[in-house]
Amino acid sequence: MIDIQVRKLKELGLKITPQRLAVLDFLDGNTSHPSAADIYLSLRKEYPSMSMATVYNTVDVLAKNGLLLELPITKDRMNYDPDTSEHDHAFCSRCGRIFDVFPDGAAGVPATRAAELDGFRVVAVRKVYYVVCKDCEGK
Amino acid sequence: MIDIQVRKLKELGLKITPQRLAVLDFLDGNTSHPSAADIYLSLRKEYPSMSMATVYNTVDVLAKNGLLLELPITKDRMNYDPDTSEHDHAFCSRCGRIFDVFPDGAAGVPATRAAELDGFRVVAVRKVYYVVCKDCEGK
DNA sequence: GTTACTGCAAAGCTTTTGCATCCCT
DNA sequence: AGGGATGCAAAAGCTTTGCAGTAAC
Repeated sequence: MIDIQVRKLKELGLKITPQRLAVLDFLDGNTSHPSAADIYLSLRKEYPSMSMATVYNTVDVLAKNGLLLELPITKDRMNYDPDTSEHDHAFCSRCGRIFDVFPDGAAGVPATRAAELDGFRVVAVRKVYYVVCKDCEGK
Repeated sequence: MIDIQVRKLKELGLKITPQRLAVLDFLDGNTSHPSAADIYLSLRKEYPSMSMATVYNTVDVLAKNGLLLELPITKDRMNYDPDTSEHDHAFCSRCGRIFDVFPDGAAGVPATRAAELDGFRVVAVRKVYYVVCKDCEGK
């Protein structure tokens, strides 16, 4: 799983460092949509020398190369999603959690339509539902 | 146009101050999707005493009461849209401009569907297209 | 007269930058 | 050996907060 991303980074002439592997490993299969600080704090235990600058450098590199999605959801911070398949997100303003929302077939806008918009070249699309989740609705 | 918003603020027990009126007047019909700094810099001329704190206070009040949309598009800043009708946005990463994208009938997800999502209560929806606009595509 | 709002300054956070050192290739 | 990556610290932005004074109602 990570091998594919490592291969792609190598193809791009980017170096494979322990720090980058650690970030990739942390993100692999992670559906919590962590922020840079979340990543940093989690890796700090295993890699005490890890710095925020390296986390930012790594997520930027991954995002620029399509291996990671950047999710601008609130004004507080950026969140990241290693799942680059076409899907949306739901953000609960009460608990702050971010949920994946996968299109149920007919509802999604076809990718072909999104590729051209008012004559603009579409590079990416983000759709966010601001919700109150089940857990929070019950108080 | 502004009268409707003033009325709503009054109904909510909020005070109508010259600063709030100035912000409302600036935003009325404004399709540039300004940031807080944009609003501040524009009003500074006419209202030299205006402060950023007041701009933030005002846009927060307006957004909380549904008179203004908050657009989290980049990690740089929040942008605001006085047009609260159902529509999306396109952000050009080259020039930084934000364009309105109105649904062309069939394409939009019906509001009724958005009101319930995986059992979550949907409060708002934001869809952003990250694009390269016509002007920038031509270099 | 109350209560909320304003404005200023300071603080808080996230993110970026500069630079010397390090290490992947 | 070379060039990118790391890590530290400082800086830069945006946004928030505290508080005294002020103005709307």
